[in-house]
Amino acid sequence: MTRPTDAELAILNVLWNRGPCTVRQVTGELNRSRPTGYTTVLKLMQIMTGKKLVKRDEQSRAHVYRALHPREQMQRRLVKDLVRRAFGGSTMELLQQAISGGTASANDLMTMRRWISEQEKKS
Amino acid sequence: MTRPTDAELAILNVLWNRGPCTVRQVTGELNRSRPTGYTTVLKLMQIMTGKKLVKRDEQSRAHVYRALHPREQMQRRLVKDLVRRAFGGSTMELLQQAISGGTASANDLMTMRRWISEQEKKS
DNA sequence: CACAATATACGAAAGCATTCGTAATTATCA
DNA sequence: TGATAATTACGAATGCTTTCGTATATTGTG
Repeated sequence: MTRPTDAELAILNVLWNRGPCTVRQVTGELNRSRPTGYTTVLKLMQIMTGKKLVKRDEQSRAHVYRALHPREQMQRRLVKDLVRRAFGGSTMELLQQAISGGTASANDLMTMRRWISEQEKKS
Repeated sequence: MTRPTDAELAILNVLWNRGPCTVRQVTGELNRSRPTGYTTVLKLMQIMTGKKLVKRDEQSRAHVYRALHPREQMQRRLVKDLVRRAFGGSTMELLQQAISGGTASANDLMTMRRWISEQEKKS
């Protein structure tokens, strides 16, 4: 399966944040940051239905769309894809950059320690 | 500045790995994984020159191209971009997924601990 | 009922990414 | 020197993304 495009991902974010939405609701939300015409959003969501990125409920007159995959799953897919394309497939290289890159605060580093501990417990 | 496309990133990877290359060298390397015709690669690299992704040295008959930005800088840019588009701008959310996702081995987790310690020493 | 508002469907245009063919140029060497 | 090989330049086709206009259908309201 292929990555969602930028516009598609923006729409998925709305659906993940707000739950199932009509085209009008998504348009309203998108327009807070990215001005987009109503029929543009409609068309995109129709395409996304075809791609099985969203599912639509046609019960009410204004169809209600929901994201077909959970946000975390898509995030994992996108990270994996980026790791493959830009980090030679090594997730550890990405992590090293994030940790050693200097952008993490002392607090962030502590939080990461905790995550690591929790992860170690799991095995 | 805009993200490099998939094909462009594949070419950049070759240049980062092998250092400055001619079109023929890049084509040869690309063809280990992604069959691409010679003139296709040439055209892409010409476009990348226009986009200032690579710089070309026209001294020799076969022009020599090099990546204009270091790999780490581009990686940081791509991660930042993904974080913005798919993680609501929170790098920590991406990290949590990468750490808690369950793909890291016990060894990996130890290595991360070491990176964190080293990073903490720096402050 | 008739009209305005709102919805979906769909075609099409514009722009970009990717691909390749062909022409023109330059070097090699028999 | 003259044929061959290798290189660059460039146009163009194809397909995808994003955008919007318009036609058509449906709902609600005076």
